[in-house]
Amino acid sequence: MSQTVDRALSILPLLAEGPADLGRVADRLGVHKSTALRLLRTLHEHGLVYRQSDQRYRLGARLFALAQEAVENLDIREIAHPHLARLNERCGHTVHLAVYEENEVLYIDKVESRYPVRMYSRIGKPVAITVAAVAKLCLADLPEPERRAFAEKLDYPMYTSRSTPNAPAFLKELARVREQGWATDLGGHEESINCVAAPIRGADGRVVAAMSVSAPNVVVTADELLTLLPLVRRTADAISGEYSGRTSVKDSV
Amino acid sequence: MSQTVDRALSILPLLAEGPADLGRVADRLGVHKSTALRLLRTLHEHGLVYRQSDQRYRLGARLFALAQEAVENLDIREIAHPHLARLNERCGHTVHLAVYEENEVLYIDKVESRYPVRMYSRIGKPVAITVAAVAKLCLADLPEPERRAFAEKLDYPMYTSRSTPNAPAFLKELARVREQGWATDLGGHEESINCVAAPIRGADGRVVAAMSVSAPNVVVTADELLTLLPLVRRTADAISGEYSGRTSVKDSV
DNA sequence: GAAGTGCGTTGCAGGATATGCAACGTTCAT
DNA sequence: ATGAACGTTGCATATCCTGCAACGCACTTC
Repeated sequence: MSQTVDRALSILPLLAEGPADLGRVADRLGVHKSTALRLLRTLHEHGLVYRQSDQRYRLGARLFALAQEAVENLDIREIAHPHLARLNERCGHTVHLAVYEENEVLYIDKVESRYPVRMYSRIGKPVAITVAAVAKLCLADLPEPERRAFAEKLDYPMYTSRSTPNAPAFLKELARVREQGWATDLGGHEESINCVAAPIRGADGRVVAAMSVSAPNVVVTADELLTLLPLVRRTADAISGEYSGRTSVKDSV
Repeated sequence: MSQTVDRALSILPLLAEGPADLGRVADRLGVHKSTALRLLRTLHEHGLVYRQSDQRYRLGARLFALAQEAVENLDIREIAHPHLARLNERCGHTVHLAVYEENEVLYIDKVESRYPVRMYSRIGKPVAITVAAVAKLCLADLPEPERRAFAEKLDYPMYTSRSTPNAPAFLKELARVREQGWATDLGGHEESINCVAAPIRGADGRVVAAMSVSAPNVVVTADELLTLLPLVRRTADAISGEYSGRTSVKDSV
């Protein structure tokens, strides 16, 4: 591993907390100011860091562009999107697409029905991994030892009284999800929000992504939402088929 | 400037084009495979690149999270958002917020009325700089020599017959925009889309951002859209006032 | 089935390259 | 006017990165 690059990259999460001046960056990195300066300059030339008018540094524009291109190049997302949109048209609720990557599950697409407000704020954001239905599906597919090790390392914040409380409960839930091939989150993240989710599988049968339908229970009860399960599963299967190359676009009902 | 970091960062835009294997990365960088490997490993440890199942590398998840945090920490965006939402409620059209940074103008917020589809796809994306109304406002505020130099360097793609054709025309338009304090894009980017935009200024009077209202002319004609100009300008001024009032967090505590 | 090809990976020696130091230029507050 | 805080520069040292060559592995070819 390269020390110089390592230090330079450590600056990014540091700046993500908010703008910082040279001294602060140098301190946090544990290097001399002149060293930090050269690293920041290099980051700056690549547009990853921006120098605002008060001379402090913050994350730069290129970062957005990169993240943008990255998300647009995900083929699962591209394949899934029309299916998600169609599902949204039929049921009217919010539809999510998420993938597992490097100890995180994150939303990579979303189609929402009513509220345009802050829609972007979730795309690319890690999900609440211990409670989200899509997270359960992705993690349930990990090999057993890895799954266990991972569950042990997690925090289990009690978002609501129905949040997953600890590792054993989580592992038990994952086992059930793995068994039944779908998952729910009934008020585990926000009291009034329920989700049903289904897995999307690659050609080898491994879960490559998961999709969900979410709705507040002022609109539909959890039971009513569950009646959508067959539709959600069919959609997920259609995406799986198309992604793994077996099926073409037509055979979704 | 640090060579090692420079090389490492050059990998990112390369991967943004699509997944690549080690050999390809090494070739494009002009370094030995073993060197590329070590750089990629370091990027990997920081989550900026991901190694997919076929062993090829692509951009990683942390990139999204970083971009996410970065955009959420922009104080202009935070201040402006409620104003944009309110404007959207009143007129029903798409509302954009954009900033100039390092030779690019990019959208940092958007409130859309009807079509939830692919909403995120524009946030963080560079705008069509030669035609977009918000771009004109940002660039018109640059000091004259810089503005001229910049205009000379640009490409002038003819998106439509009404796109800005070349540097002289662009500079002339910028001068007019600067004069009148607002800008339009009447079918310069997409034939049927019109925009009106107004600048947001900091305490020193410099343009720090620009906002616009866009609508397809099947919904409202360009003339009708122009009747919104006073409302747009009032909104922009309100944001300017609030922004320059408590510019940084420290002096408002 | 054996030999060949392409790919990622490892350890190492040499030297390019990053590092910390000390000194200077500014800006701002006292 | 004086001092402090901060960013910036040039430079000598040695650290850390580089390219090489060899290896393991998977997959293709004859």
